[in-house]
Amino acid sequence: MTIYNPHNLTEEEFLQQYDPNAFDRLSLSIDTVIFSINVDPQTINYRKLDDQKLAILLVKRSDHPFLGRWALPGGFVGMQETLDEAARRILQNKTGLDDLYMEQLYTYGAPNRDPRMRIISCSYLSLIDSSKYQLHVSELVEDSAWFEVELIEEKGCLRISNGETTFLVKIEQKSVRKGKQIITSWQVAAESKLAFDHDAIILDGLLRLRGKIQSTDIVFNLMPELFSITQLQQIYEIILGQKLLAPAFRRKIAHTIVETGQYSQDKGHRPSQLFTYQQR
Amino acid sequence: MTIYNPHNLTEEEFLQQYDPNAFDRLSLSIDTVIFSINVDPQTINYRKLDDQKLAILLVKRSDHPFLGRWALPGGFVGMQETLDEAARRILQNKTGLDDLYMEQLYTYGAPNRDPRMRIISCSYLSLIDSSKYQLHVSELVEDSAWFEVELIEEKGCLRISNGETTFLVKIEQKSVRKGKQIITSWQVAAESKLAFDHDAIILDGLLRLRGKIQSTDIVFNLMPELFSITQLQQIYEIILGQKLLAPAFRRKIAHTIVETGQYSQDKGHRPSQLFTYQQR
DNA sequence: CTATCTTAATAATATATTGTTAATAACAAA
DNA sequence: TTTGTTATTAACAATATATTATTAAGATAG
Repeated sequence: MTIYNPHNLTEEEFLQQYDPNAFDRLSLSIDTVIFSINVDPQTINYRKLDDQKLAILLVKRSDHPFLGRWALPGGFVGMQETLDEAARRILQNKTGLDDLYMEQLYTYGAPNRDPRMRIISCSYLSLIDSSKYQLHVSELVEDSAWFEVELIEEKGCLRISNGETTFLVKIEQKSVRKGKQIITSWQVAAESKLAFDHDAIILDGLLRLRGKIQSTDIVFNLMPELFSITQLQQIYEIILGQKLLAPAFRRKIAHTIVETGQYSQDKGHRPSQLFTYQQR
Repeated sequence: MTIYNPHNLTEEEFLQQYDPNAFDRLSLSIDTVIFSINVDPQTINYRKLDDQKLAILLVKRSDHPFLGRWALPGGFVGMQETLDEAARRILQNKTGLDDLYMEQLYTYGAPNRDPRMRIISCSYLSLIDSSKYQLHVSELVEDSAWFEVELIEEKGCLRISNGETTFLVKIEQKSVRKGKQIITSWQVAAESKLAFDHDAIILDGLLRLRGKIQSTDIVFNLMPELFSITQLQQIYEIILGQKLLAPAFRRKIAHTIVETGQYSQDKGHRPSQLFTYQQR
């Protein structure tokens, strides 16, 4: 009987005798949190801007587990794909769009998050601009739908609704000690009727979006080519969950946009100039 | 011959007949980027503060693949563990510490990142304060060592060195189109002598740290209980890679620290007051 | 013991950024 | 023409920032 000594093997020899079942194996899926802005077709001409809502794309599950429940669009990662490629493939499948804003969000791996077996979910955050929301809400795969999402802090709830179906996800602010700090953040507090842990993923996606619009330009991935400053401000207000003052807001975003000379039409008040995004 | 119809099955029945090999299976590992502050034992009394460096903990691989190369501390995720639990276990193993700051960093899944088989790596960022750096550098497992890390932008290189061994990781600023934006960030440009893709993980960890010290209090997880403002400022300068002006810095961090009335000793100049972190 | 070196800490000033209120502009509809 | 409504800018106050200069408090060399 010999004792295993790695130095008696070349790396090539090692790889030839390697048993892929030496360590536990599991499956890896991608779930995508796709945000857009729900512009009511009735009010598409910006007559009632207050009707703008943050929207998320969900699909109704057509197989076990969680048959018939609403879930995030997702799928398994192919053996020859990178994670980004898999996410892009799923986005292309569900939306028909290939050049979306996309970033890795978080990886979820609780042992029992999937009743079939140990399945890890790597989630992605993606943004679609509201003009394409209009286009693709009709072309969508059967059993896909945009749901409005709203984080209502004072009620401790995340409201997800498409008119027919409404999910009220109970949430709470949890404080966790991390080293020398106490970090407080919103967490899902009770099981909802969504599939898997997708309620938690949606919440994390919304919080990531909230964090990032303050320090980056990602909002413009939600905006159409032309937009008014008020429209843009309302998107910020929806995502941040608070009202902003117009003059301060204008100053802050002034650097990121340019005038087009075009104006909105057919309002009962002074028309607003339309701007477009310009990266510096 | 019957066509599969999920509605003919209850979820329980489905789970009983579920084939866990229906989808590709792979392994999941955790790799931890552990930062600390390297205080030279010779200068522990703050005589030469300029000797402070950002440090990272690496282990020398004792098995194939990449036998003998330096790598991030890591391990496979057990079947009954959450990802956080696995990361905490690995941190406890390597450092003997149980209450470290820790956050999930990013998940790496390129198909050939591991020569054995498809292994996904979920990485974690962790911070150890410099007083424990002193303590544990001696207690460390054999073949573990602290390496200084420095991102030298003007040379396009990430320098990782423990005195004996030095890795110069070539990096470049890459621009990628993400939706309507062009996002520019540092990427590893050429293979280094570190194991796996760990050079890229270290770079991402450093960039995450750089981003987060500007908007959060995580630096204090790198600081000892008592520290002078100049010391703190130098940590910021190391991580951000740029000099800061003292009065502005003092004002900015004033809210996060409190006076202790204690002063540093044995300097050739006015002693500095020692402060401590206080979360608000 | 005094002058000098060194870093700590704050004062003082200019400049820039924000928050807020108020005024004016431009349209539709009454 | 007046009124309602939203857009846009002006004006000012309040804060915050960057920068320079000054003072403080020790060690050390002579």
